[in-house]
Amino acid sequence: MNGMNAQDPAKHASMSVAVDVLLFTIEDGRLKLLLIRRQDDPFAGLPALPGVFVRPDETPEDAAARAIFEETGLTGIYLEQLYTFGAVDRDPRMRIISVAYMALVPREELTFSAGLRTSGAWLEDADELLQDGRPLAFDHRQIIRTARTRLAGKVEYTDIAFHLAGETFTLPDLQRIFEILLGGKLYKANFRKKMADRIEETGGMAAGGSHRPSRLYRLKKEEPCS
Amino acid sequence: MNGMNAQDPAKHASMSVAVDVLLFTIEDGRLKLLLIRRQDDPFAGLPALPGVFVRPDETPEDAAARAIFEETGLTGIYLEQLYTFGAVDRDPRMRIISVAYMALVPREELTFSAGLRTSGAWLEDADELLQDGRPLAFDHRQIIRTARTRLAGKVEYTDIAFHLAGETFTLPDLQRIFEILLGGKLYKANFRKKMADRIEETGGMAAGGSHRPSRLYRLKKEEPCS
DNA sequence: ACAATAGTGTCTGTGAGACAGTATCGA
DNA sequence: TCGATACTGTCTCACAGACACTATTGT
Repeated sequence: MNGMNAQDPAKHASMSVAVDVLLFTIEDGRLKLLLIRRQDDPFAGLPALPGVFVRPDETPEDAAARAIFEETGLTGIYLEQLYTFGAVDRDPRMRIISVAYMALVPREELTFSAGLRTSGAWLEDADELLQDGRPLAFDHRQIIRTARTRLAGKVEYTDIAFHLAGETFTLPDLQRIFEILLGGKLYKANFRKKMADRIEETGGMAAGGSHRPSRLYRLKKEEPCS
Repeated sequence: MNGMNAQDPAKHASMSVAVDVLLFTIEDGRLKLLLIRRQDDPFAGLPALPGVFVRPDETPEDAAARAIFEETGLTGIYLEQLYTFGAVDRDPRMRIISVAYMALVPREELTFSAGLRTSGAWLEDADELLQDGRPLAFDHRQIIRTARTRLAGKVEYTDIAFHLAGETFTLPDLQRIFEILLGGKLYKANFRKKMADRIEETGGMAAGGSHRPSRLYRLKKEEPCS
């Protein structure tokens, strides 16, 4: 790609390009991550992130979506490129560059009856995973740590948290999601004020417990209205 | 990298992995980007970002550093992974995945007498480059746009701007850098208050024009002191 | 009536934005 | 003394944090 030092790419040693997917969801008040068990030899038997090799006719993002579909049967969920990991020895077999993607999905869309049926994938608490000295395949522990940090950082100034909620949600639920991602408690009144201009009421109410029901909201699409 | 669908990577079509480097600096009150002229055929003659193919024994970050060294003779400058571009047709010859890196360097460290001597690289105004319909090789226009946006975004909550200043700097100079990256004027008094806890005086003064000289500062390393 | 959670009004401190002023250099 | 730029004090307003209060459901 260089002028002075340009060479025919065909003359270069090629390498395999893979994608690893970090599919996050929220369940039981915790941030969970989809893991699979490796069948084949490097790190066989260990938990790992789902991943596939990028095919010649697809983009890395396509490959990430395919990996998600193969494990869960889901399509069209939120995907965001995380980082590209390229340590020389990250795969003991050969040189592999991996582009990591984060996927965020509301728990209710993850139906274990469909795609998870055969894949054998499961959800695990992301933060516990990082605290334990739990063995993971490849450099996946580092990848997860990178993703967890990014997630916490981007909550403040982006809409990522909303991808973990459904199309409509209650403010108490949304607050719980923010608290989980940030790792601390928030004050109800202030949180609601901060959210006020980003959401709009649907008119519906959430059924549920033996207490006052909460209103349903949806994310407001910010039309720059000036 | 997948459990159920794991395959021997050797059986997969490999692809070339390249890095492209966006070396930014500030000159004459503008944000400038290092460009080269392509010699070889796809897009020969067009301006392009410096880049190299990733060798089997180096990381993408190593490759980016090498690309910078080959064009400028510089080592040890600030590097940050930007994004990985993998459109299927981004190189007409063959499939190439490119990991883009941003490099930030103070103008005074870029000596055109040394490395730039033979390389034929030059600096160009980054914002003008994006406004003009100027032809650029490959998808480099999109890469530059991505970098410009990221740069503006990260000024607010990181220390990147300081990498464009030297080891020591004056507050007026630092303010100019922030203004260039953000694309707007800032108020002197407020800017200084915001910077106050991130910088410390060196004791030195900047020589210069026929007016009051300004104090020199350096970036304070935040020791979490609680 | 009570438990439990949803939702609101308001005080306070911090910090950004805006402006007006003072300080220090060379000529 | 003057032009030019460095640097500072302070007012205002918006907003985050913190707390106390009211509202509405099921039992």
